[in-house]
Amino acid sequence: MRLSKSLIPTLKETPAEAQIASHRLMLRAGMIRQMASGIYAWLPTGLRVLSKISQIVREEQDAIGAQELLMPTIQSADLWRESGRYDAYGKEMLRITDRHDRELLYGPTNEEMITAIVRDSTKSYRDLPQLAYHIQWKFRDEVRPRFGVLRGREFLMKDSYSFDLDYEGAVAVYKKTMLSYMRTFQRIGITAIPMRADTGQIGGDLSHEFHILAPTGESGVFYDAAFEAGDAIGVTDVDAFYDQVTTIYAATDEKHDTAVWDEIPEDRRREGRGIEVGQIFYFGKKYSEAMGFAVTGPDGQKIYPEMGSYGIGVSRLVGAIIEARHDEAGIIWPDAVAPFRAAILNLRQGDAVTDALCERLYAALGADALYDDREERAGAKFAEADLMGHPWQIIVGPRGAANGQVELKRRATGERFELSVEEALAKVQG
RNA sequence: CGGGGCGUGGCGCAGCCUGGUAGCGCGCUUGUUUUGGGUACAAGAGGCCCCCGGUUCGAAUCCGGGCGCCCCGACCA
Repeated sequence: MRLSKSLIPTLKETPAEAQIASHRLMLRAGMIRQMASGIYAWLPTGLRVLSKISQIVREEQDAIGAQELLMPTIQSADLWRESGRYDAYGKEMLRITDRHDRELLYGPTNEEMITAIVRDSTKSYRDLPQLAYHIQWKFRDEVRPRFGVLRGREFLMKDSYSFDLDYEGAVAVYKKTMLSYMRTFQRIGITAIPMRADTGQIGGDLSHEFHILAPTGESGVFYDAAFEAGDAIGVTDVDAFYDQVTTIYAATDEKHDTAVWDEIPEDRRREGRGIEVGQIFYFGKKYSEAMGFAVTGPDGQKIYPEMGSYGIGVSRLVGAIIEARHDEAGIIWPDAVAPFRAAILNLRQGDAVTDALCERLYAALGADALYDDREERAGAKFAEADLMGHPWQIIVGPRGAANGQVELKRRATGERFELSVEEALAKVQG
């Protein structure tokens, strides 16, 4: 993308409403604009990040056999009356009526809907288990939206739902999902820690929250340093991984147990702050029974499926990643989710040599590069590249360009390399 | 939902107390300048002062009502 022609409205000064780092930086980097309290438009760079995160989430869901589908955002009130949650959910649910005065709602979650869909299309125990997910916009009418995208009212979430014949099956999916989540966060490039959690609105008796470590996190977290060295990607034994991950100590301040804490060797104790970016639940037959969903078993008896639901806050992750990775100058994107892998900074726009060199780099890098081809001072280009946080900056100035050299800067470390075009490309693409 | 604050060009703000019809910085446009860390000078463009009503000869300013947004707390993917 050529910056001179892009809709990337960066801001030199911070809008008054933004208090927290990720909110400030997302506005200043031109990723989002607020359209109403807790409701944001995602501009091109913001959307690119959202899409990259979604894609990683999608790949990891597919890898555990979850099937992607897409349910509507608007749901019928009647559906929620079946589970009894229409009255239970309270003011967080946005309720609307259509022209015929039919009661509808903008979905805050989809347990009822997926249960109805699976109920109406599976009749035999042979049709189970089922595991399905979608990545879809949700709406929860928060009393007090804040922190930008971290607590918006409209947010993008990956939610998946499982239906199993028995408890063992349900717990197996739960464990598999736990592993897939740890892989997902690791691939994104952040440390996430699973912690035992309450089940809240969803109900049930087994649940974990996933927290990203960030100094500005909303909850205090206590954990064993073993999490920092954890590797989920190479894991093949799901059960062993689950046992290991759930026995290492980790708790939010609400559930912190000082007795257990004191038994952990002192050099492994870590205290920090966390942002919740996901939660998984096993809740048994809560919805299948309430909504009359049973399949016929091998012996002709009804079996009410054991269910679970699993969420990752995709839009919240964008803010959470920034909270975890930024400095004075701006965002520091992990390679995997950066809107652009590299920025090409033309320090002398209009100079035949630097222009030609930049065009060559841009042609080689394609869509994953942002070419700063504006008529701007070098300083402005540096400042904006740091703000937007591209993992690599390829700096093309008249000094080096004359002998085919460019400067490559790594945003995360500040390292700089004087390289030939080929070497720079190899490094960026490698 | 309790408490506090704010609403004035795209962004950040001043002006309001002590009514006289709007100003500063940044950004934007044009020219010159500068050319490796948000350059300097000059000339421009751009405002229903959140909305409605009231007081007044006259309202951004005072009064009433409404709407929007932010912060703290309780609540939450």
